[in-house]
Order: sequence, then C-alpha cells, then structure tokens
Amino acid sequence: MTALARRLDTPDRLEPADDTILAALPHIRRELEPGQYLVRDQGHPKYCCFLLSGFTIRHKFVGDGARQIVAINLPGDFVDLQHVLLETADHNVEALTACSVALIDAAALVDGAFASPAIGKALWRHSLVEASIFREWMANIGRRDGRARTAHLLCEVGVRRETAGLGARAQFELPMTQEQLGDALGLTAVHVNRSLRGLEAEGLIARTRRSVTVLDWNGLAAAADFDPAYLHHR
Amino acid sequence: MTALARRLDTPDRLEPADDTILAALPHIRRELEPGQYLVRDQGHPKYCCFLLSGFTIRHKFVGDGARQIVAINLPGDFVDLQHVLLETADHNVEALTACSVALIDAAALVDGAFASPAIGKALWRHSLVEASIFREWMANIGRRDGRARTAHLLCEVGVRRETAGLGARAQFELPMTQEQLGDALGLTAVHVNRSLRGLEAEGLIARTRRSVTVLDWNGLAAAADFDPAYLHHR
DNA sequence: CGATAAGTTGAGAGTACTCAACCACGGTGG
DNA sequence: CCACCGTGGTTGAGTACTCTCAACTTATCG
Repeated sequence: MTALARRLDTPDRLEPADDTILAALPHIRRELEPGQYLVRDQGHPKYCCFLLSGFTIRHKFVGDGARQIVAINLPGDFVDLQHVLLETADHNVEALTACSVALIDAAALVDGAFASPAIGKALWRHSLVEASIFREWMANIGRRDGRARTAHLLCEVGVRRETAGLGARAQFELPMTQEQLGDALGLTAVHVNRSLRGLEAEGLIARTRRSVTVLDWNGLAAAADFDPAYLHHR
Repeated sequence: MTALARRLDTPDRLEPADDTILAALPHIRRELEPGQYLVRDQGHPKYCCFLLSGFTIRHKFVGDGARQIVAINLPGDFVDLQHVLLETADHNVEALTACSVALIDAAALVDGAFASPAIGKALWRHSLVEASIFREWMANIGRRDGRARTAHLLCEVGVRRETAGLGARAQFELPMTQEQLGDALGLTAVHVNRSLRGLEAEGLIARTRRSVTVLDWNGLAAAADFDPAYLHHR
C-alpha cells in the first residue's frame, strides 16, 4: 500500500508509525474489466476502494432511465470513501477502463483514521475535496452552456491527471465515449459532439478518437470559465 | 452547545465525556440578518459555523455573473464544515433569513474530532451526507426537467425540515424567492414560476407567498422522482 | 398610500434535444 | 488478407424546453 501512503502524505506529512498502520490495513487487490461494477446503488459495501490504476466513473439513474455521472475517478483516488461511514450506497461505481484497485476493509480504515490524526485528516480532507468538486460540477451543469461545460470537464481532467502524475495537462487520453461525456455534463451525446467540434473549430483543442490535445490552454480555460481553486491542490 | 450534542448523537451515541468535549469547544454566538455573508469565496475562515436557527444558502458565481446555489442549510446543519480542513473557501455562505449561529474554532473542532471517535465519526459522516445531497442535486439539475426539479426541491426541503424537527413535511415555510429557487435549480425565475404554477394546477401543492402545502405527497414525490434514500437518515 | 421587491403572464428567440441517416474505426472471422 | 460487423462518431432537420425581455400585477413596508 505504498501508493496509499503516497496519496495521504499531503497536506500533513505522515510519520513512520502512520505508514505502519497503512501497511497493516486488511485489503485485497482486484483487477477489473471495463464496464464492471464495483458498487451498486442500494448495496452495502463493507470495503472501501482505492484506485491504483485505471479510471472509474460513479453514476446514478433517474426515474426515466437517464443517467448522471457524478464523478470521474483517477488513480490515487478513493472511489467510495463514503462507504466507510454510510451503510447504503446511493450511486453506482463502474470501471471505465481496466482497473487495479485495493479493496480496504472499511471498519479497519475508520480505525486507522482515529488511530492516527494524520491519516484521519487526510481521509476526511479527501472527502471534502471531492465535495468541492461536486459543487463545481453543480455550477457547471446548472449555469454554463454546452460549450463551456464541455471545456470545463477537459480542463479538470487535464489538471487532475497532471496532479496525479499521469502526464501533461495539455495532452491526455480521455477514455470516455461522447455518450458518457454527455451523462457527466447533463447533455446528450449529440450535443457533446457539436460542442467538441466547436472547440476544435475554434482552435482550442485537437482530438483523435480518444485522446485530447489542448492547443490553447488559456483559451480553453477562458471558454470553460475554469479556475482550479476548487480542486484544493497544494 | 446542547444543540450540537443533540445533532451529533446519531448514528453513534455520544458518551458523557463527548458532551464535555463539545461543551468546552471555543465558540461565539452570532445573530445574522437576511443577506449577510458568513463566508466569502476565496476567504480563509478560521471557524466553522453551526446553524442554530434560520436558513442559510451556499452559492458560487460563474464567469458571466450567473449564480448557482449549491446547498440550502437548515437548523442543526454545519454550514461550512469543509473549512475545518480546507484553507480557502470555494463558495459563499449567506444568511437566507435571520439566523443564530455558533462559530466554532476550526482547529479546536478538529482536535475534538480526534479526541473522540464518536464525535469524529459524526462530523465526518455529516460531510459525507452532504456530499450525497450534492450528488442528488447534480442528477436533479442535469437530468430532470423543470417541473421535476422544482418538485424534487420541495420534497427534499419538506423531508429535511421534518427530520430536523421543524414541522410536518407537507406544510412549511420556504423563505426563498423564485429567483433563488431558480439559482438552486439551474433555472430562471420565470421558469420556476411556471413550474410551481404547473404543480399547483395539477393539484399537487398549494402556495401562499412563501409557504408551501403539499396536497398530494405521493403525487409530488412521483413528479419529482424523489427517493429520500440519498439523505441517509435513520 | 406611494415605493419597492417579488410574482405573473405573454411573445419571441435560442439552446439543446430527438430522430434518423450516414460514416469511420477496430475487431473478428472466413 | 480482407470483408464484415458493431460500436461510436458525425451531420442534418425538425421539435421542444427553457430563456429573454418586457409589461403588468400583487404584496409588503415605511
């Protein structure tokens, strides 16, 4: 679980004793295929999933069958930290790509959090940063038009990938279909397509099937009304 | 701070020692007038606000000046629990009505959380439930039409008020203008007006200027696609 | 009782959706 | 090796939901 220790080492430095606690957490490794569900809405997971590699999405369905993707998770993210203290899942977690995950015993993780304030603060803080991203997504979906929404998601993924050490923010793989992008943005796949092509026509981005190159980061950020403060990075 | 102890007494029971810790938290009481700001975006609050009476809203502005209300807080809610561990505010907090609040020293609250796991779990859980509400709002804004969105907000406020002991879910004051409702729902005030009048015409609700009576709870919940599971009540 | 904020209504515009057809890429099997 | 097939991407046309703007009404407050 060195990946876990590395992820929790900010903002407060972990002590060697903390590393010991983390290393001793009961967990199992699992490999997931694209499309595989990790958590089902209304389920009662007893573990907490830490994403080692790959992308996951979290989504919920509304009455008419439409879907809202509420989060995209990158390596180094806890995918369902809420299940350490909430008994019943309120949404689904699904592997977007092939993934490696560590399933950590939820009760043990809570014990670890209260055995070491540094661990506890890092985990709690993780929950809080995630909530901040949710708030920005609400503003994005509720108050920006299709073009800005789409651009905002590209900016966020670029920055978060960069922060996670997965490469430059201006060039990355985005392993989502336009249908999935639409579900994340509150748009239809058709409208996502037109938004992406619009950004491309403006010279802000270039695309191949699943990779995005930002040609003009400042221009894209302006189109997106993107300010990374909500990510609460250091 | 008996209100605080009462709020944190679930899901785990607090011990007398916990009550002692809570009672000793350094805090100041403050009375707020409608419209007064408690926290400003990009500010660095050193306290954490517990709402004793009144309503607050939390909102953020996007580039073109539009506003998204990301949360409505009721008495017994922590209004800005994220500031115990995040240094910089990512949104504004504003009093919707006259409010009484307790401003608790953030560092002391964190210390209390790690001095007593029961307190720490209750606070962390509070953050997680809030995040669940954010997710539902994302789905609401992104994937439901104006009528359903509006109905959903009414259902949520009704249930949360009831749970907070403020009265029956079917009859309550909603001290928000249609402009504010629109900012919470990602709609314009005009469209909120039409949605509310539509729900009224269907016989689901009755309204006076600021109070709502639900005439047909099941009908309204069906129109809203409302399932209270995301509130994670006991 | 006037002033102001909020609510209501109508008409026209625009963004985003729906439906449907067509295209492009990747994978598979003959 | 290449044709076929399926998923996903692209495009156009028509529709519909929501917005904008503006006027008018109603409530509240000094």
